[in-house]
Amino acid sequence: MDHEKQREKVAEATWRVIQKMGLDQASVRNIADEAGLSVGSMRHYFSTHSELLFYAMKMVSDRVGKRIANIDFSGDLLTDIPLLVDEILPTDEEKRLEMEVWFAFVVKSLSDKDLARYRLEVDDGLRSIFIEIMDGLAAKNLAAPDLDAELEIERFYALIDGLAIHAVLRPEKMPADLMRRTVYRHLQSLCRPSE
Amino acid sequence: MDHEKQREKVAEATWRVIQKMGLDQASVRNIADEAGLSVGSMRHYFSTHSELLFYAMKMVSDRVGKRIANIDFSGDLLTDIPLLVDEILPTDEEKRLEMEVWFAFVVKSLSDKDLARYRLEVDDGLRSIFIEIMDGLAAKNLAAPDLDAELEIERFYALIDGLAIHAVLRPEKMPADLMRRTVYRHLQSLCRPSE
DNA sequence: TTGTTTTTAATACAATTGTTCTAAAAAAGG
DNA sequence: CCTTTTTTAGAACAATTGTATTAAAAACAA
Repeated sequence: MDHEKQREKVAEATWRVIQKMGLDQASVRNIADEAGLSVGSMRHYFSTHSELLFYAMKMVSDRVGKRIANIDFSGDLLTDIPLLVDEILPTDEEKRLEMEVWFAFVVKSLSDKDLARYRLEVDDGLRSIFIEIMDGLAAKNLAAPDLDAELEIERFYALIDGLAIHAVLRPEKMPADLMRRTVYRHLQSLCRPSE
Repeated sequence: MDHEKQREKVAEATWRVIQKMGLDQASVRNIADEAGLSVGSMRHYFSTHSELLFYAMKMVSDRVGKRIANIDFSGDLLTDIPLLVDEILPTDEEKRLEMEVWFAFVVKSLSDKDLARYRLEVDDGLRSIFIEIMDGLAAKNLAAPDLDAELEIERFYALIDGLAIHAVLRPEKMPADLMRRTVYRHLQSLCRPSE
C-alpha cells in the first residue's frame, strides 16, 4: 500500500471538506468521513491535526508549482507570460478549488505562525515570478520607457491576486475568458507600442 | 446606558479577537473576555453567536461606507478618485484591522449562506463605484480611446482588491505610499495623454 | 500453517463550544 | 424607601473538539 498516495487522498478529502464546510469545520472526524476512513485509521498517515492541515496547504502550492514546471515555453515572452499566468489563475474548476482552499489557509496564516512562515515563502516565490517577467520585458526591449519597475511588479502581482479572488468570490463575473483578456490588456499597458 | 454603543464595543472586541486569534477562536467566551464582560452579560446585547459575528462583519462595511460618505469631493475626477480609493484601501492601521477582519469574514462567507448574501451586496456596491469611475472618465473625455469599459472596470476593481490583500499579508512590501502611487499609475494607464 | 507487522476500527478522555437557566447586583421610577 | 426593570454574573447543559489507548482485522513473511 502506497503510504504517500494515501496521504494525498486524505489531503484531497480535506480540500473538499474545506470547500463544503469551511476550514473551521475541517475536523479530524469530518475529514475521516469524507475520506472514507476511521479517525484512528487516519492517524496512521497524519499523527496530528495540524500536520494534516499543513500538508493540505502545501499540496496546493505544490500542485501549482508542478503545473508551472511542466509548461512548454515558446521563448516568446508575450505568449509565455499568458501561459504562465494561466496556471496561477483559477481558470477551471480544479484550480478554483485549489484557490479557494488556499485563501482559507492564507486567512488562517494571519493567526498561525507556522502557516504564516510557509505563506511568506510562497509569496516570495510568486513575487519573484513577476520580477522575472518585468526583467524579461525590459531585457527584450518590450517594456514601455519610463516604467517604474518595482511599482509595475507590485501592480501586476496585485492585479493577478485580485483577479484570482474575484474568480473565487464571483465566478460568474470573472470567467476564465475575462481573466485572460484582462491579463492581455495589462501586458499591453506595460509594453511600448509595437512597431 | 446606550444599548447600541455597547453593541459596537462588543463588536470591536470581536475584531481584536479575530486579529489576534483568528475567526475560529472568536468564541463567545474569548470575545467576552476581550470586552471585559461575562458571557451571560454579553447575551443581553447579542442573543446568539452568529448574530454577533454578523454584526461585527456589517460594522466593517458600515465604517467604510461612512468614510466614503464623508469625503469632501472637489469635482475633479483625477483628484477625487484617489481620495475615494484611499478610503477603501488599508492605508493606515485602523483600516488594516478592518480589512483583515473583512477577509476573514469573506472566507467564512464561502461556506455560510447568510454571510455570502451580505458579501454579495457589498461586492455589488463596491463594483458600482468602479462602474461610476469609468463612466465618469468617459463622460469627461479623460479616458483613453478604444478602452473596453467592462474589462477596465474589472481590471481596476481587481487591482484595488489585490493591493488591499497585499497590504494585509505583506504590509512591509505594500506601504500606503506604494498603494497610492500604484493607483495613480493605473489611472494614468486608463487616461488619454494629457494636453 | 505460524508469527510478525501493518492497517483499521472503536472507545474513552479532558477541553472547549454555543446556549440555557437562575439569581444577584445595579439602575430607574414612584 | 419600596418596586420594577435592566444589567450582570456564573453555573450547568449537551455537543464537538483533538488526542490517546486498546484491540481486532488484514497483509505479509517464513
